[in-house]
Amino acid sequence: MEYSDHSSSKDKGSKLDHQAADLQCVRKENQALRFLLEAMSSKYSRLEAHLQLIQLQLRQSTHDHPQIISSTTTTTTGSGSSSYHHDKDPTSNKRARTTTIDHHHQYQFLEANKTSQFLVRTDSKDNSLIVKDGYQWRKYGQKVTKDNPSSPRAYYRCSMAPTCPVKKKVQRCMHDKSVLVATYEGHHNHDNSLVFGSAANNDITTMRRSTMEPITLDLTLSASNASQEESTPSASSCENNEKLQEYVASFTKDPNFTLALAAAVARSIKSAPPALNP
DNA sequence: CGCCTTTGACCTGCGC
DNA sequence: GCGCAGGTCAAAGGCG
Repeated sequence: MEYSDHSSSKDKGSKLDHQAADLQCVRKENQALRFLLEAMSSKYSRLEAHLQLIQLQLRQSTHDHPQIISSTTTTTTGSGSSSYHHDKDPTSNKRARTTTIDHHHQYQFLEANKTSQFLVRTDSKDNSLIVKDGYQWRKYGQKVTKDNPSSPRAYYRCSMAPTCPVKKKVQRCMHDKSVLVATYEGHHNHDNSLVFGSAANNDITTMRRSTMEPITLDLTLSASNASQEESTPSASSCENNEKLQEYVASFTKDPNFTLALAAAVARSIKSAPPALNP
């Protein structure tokens, strides 16, 4: 009996050691994610400032070249030929006067009301129009549109705050039923840590118009990876930090990658245990 | 019971 | 002025 008690205490000790090691791995992972998140936040701020500058320039150029600002993009859904906002007359329609900021990107911004568009890849068998983006939405309407009669467009309002003005339209891509096109209008007037739209089950991907090739990010720093890192001396954490910074620097040079990265970071954070969420 | 979805009706702006 | 199309409203019903 004594022997068994002794062995069980040994087991407990080893279990504790194992748990401590796991905890350390998770802490490392959490630190890395925080670092990435901070980098993303700063990059996002810079991009937003840059965007405002571009919009200002566009407005100024409107006086000289009115057609530029009123031209409607029909580039939205990745295939390059589909027409989510498909206006017969770009200059006259009240609804979708969009301006393309970046031709390699899916984000578009309304001239009057800031609007962003996300492409969400879902299971092609999944017929729901639900985009899990970290916010709560209340559906207030659904409409079959002329452009895409096979899949109705759903209208949502943010229900996290009664006064939140944000609206969302979700419709399946005409050419690729597995892709949802989510259009967000307005700004949330309440707090939510997941701004970019973290996909819990869906993969938010940015897609290159030219190739339709999705860029899917997996930022999971798995435990196996962490355990591999443990084989390296812990004294090299500074070096790892520098490497990490180099990684982040290379990531943040590409705005397209940055936005996709943000979605993946948010997804990764959301899927982490509650104790790890900052 | 509260929240959400569904769905038909209604409203609004635009083109002809 | 009329018709069309997108967007919104609101009653009814479902669900946890």
